[in-house]
Amino acid sequence: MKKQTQATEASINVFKALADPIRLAIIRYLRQHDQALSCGEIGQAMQISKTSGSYHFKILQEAGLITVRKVGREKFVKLDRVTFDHYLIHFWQNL
Amino acid sequence: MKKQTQATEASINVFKALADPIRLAIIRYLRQHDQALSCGEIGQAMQISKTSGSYHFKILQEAGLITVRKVGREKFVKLDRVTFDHYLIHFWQNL
DNA sequence: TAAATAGTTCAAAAACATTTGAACTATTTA
DNA sequence: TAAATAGTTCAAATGTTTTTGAACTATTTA
Repeated sequence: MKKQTQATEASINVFKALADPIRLAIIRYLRQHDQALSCGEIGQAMQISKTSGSYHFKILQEAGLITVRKVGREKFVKLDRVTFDHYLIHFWQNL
Repeated sequence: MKKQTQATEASINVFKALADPIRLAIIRYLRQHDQALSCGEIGQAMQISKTSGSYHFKILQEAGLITVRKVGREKFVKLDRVTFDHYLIHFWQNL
């Protein structure tokens, strides 16, 4: 893979994060519930292992598509609309 | 990978197609030139081999992001805005 | 304090994506 | 018709992503 500008690298991370059925299902689930949810609850709803959940939440977070807040031993996750808007809604402006 | 609905499978193909620096550069190049261009010209501009070009154009085409028209021995390619709009601009509506 | 719960890390395995070069088809030009 | 050009196909090699289970940390509850 070639060397990229910062801007391109960030886009690539966003599109990679969106390019997976589990992660898209997580996004859909968060959208439907319209609030922060714990990783555990989402993982159960997706029927994936804790390890796999941890991996996918990390990818989403590093892409900037979710924000994470730790409360006690749980982590609550919610969609970051700013990132979605930037890379999707305003795709052409930011390409 | 899990079994998916048709709708999800199509989204995945679109986001996978966008999740690559060469393909994003092709899209950017087509955007800048704002017209159908031949695979050869684009491939040269991207400095990739014919084989690699052929591979990337197929991915873009199968995702519906470009349309292709053969003229003589060349293939001309242009962006399909309908697909971009559907999956990016109207992301939330179609999720 | 011990046990339970939520999530992470690690390395190995499995699955998938991309690049490469050679051989190919189709079309145009000399 | 022969040579050149545009693009495709194939299989092998390489690179990247995802899954797995075991061992781990941090926090809460009994």
